[in-house]
Amino acid sequence: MDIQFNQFFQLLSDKTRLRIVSLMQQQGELCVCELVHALGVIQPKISRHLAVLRDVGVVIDRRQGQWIYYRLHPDLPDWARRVIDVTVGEAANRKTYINDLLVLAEMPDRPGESRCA
Amino acid sequence: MDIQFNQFFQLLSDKTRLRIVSLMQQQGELCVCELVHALGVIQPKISRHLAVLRDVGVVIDRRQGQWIYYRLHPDLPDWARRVIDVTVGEAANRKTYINDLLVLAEMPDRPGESRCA
DNA sequence: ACCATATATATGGTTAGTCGTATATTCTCG
DNA sequence: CGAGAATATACGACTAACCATATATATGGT
Repeated sequence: MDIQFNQFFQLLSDKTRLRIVSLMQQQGELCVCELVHALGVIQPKISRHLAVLRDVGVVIDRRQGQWIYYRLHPDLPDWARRVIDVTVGEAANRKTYINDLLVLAEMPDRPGESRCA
Repeated sequence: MDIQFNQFFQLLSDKTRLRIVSLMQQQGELCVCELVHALGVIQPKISRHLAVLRDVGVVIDRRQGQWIYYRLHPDLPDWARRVIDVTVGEAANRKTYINDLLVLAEMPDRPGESRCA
């Protein structure tokens, strides 16, 4: 997999996508409805941004029943992963991103909740 | 100085700006004509991109005689500096960026050449 | 087979980014 | 002060990005 610098940074230049990537880096796999809830953003908008991220290879999706789970691409180039790590590290201090995590944590009836098995 | 994530990444989403930032990270201060030469890009385009970088606070300029030197802002936030470092580290393997350095090194009559003092 | 839920895509409008060309500004030197 | 070099900005055109709304697709349950 090969990602161009400018293409990659263009992805991170959108607030919504940054919040998505940040959440995923911290939470691993998330389904669309979890992102919709956590960010408080309408579903088509989330889906569109996920599609963009997927097309470039930054995330991959996996269907499980009615839900589609997305996560950061496991084979992300090292430099890209590091850029994300640095960014999310800093984001941990910022209101918006802190809040997204909180709202997600408080989401009722999260699918896959029974993951606890 | 405070830079928003998305704003910062938007800057890095342009190839020309990436090449500028990369060169500066490796070479320190550069004047406009050096960038014009190294990248092989017309002057107004370089100037415009430099202005954008300056407005956001990623670079600062300094006039010295007829030349204006630009360099990465010394007070760049830590995360931003790290993102640049990671990126430039990877860029060191890529043709375009390697070539920019080469062409710059071979530039005749570089201003400030007499820096050797 | 039908309905509800989850997700994706299409459409049209609006804004933001980029570009090349042309022109203005600022300096140096004579 | 005038000419030339270095740099900046203005302008109009073009393209890409983003958005909300509406609609399509896929899945699970009854």
